[in-house]
Amino acid sequence: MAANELINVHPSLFDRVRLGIMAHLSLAKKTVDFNTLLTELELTRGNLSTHMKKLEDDGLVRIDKTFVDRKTRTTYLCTGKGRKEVQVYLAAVEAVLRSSL
Amino acid sequence: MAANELINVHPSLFDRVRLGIMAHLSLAKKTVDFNTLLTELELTRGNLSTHMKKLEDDGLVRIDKTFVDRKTRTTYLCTGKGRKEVQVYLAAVEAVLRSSL
DNA sequence: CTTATCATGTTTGTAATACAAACTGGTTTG
DNA sequence: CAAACCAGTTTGTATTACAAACATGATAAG
Repeated sequence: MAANELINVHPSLFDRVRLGIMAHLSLAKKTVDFNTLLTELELTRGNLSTHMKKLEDDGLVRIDKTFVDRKTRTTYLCTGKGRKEVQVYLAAVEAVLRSSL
Repeated sequence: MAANELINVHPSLFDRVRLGIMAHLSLAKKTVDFNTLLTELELTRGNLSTHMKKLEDDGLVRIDKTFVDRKTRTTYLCTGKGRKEVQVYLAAVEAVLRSSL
């Protein structure tokens, strides 16, 4: 049953905000900083912060902290695992929805 | 930005179980009964019941109750709106897929 | 120097919700 | 009649998405 391919999808990607974040990072193929994600995805800082922490805990994203002009600068990078899980997600959804056309 | 097409997606479809249900009903193109969904999607009765209620409240599904052999029989049908929202979901995910290649 | 303001995130309190256990209403079996 | 069964529904709980409040340090004002 095609619908059951959904059980292979990483649970963290089954959230619209986190999927948006991962799509963004996966597309960028380079580091993206906190404030860029904040404005492009229109989130509050608290919300973004907790989502990124979860994505890091899951190993989908790597967090890097540096100082720029004496201010903290947090950047994020999609890991190989993260990219793979995004592909799994897309493949599963396509399989499910193609069959329902 | 392709990732933002995700904001058009109906929130109820952003749940793996409900997406599975909608894919199933959309594929069937006819009514599907409670117990069929139960076994095919491997859910508990309580869980399925509440998901179906939510989908009905959102107008994505129509619930119909009849009697067969003096026993209740609940069947579900994908509405036009439901089918449309599944297409919106598909379009958004495809947009994300294309941009991240 | 002291106080205020801004910048960058993090922690915490709350409201929403996914899930299964317990319940309901009715039927069949012993 | 009682016990088991069928078809769902309601309820209690544990998780979690979110924003408000907080923390930390830099710059500006007085």
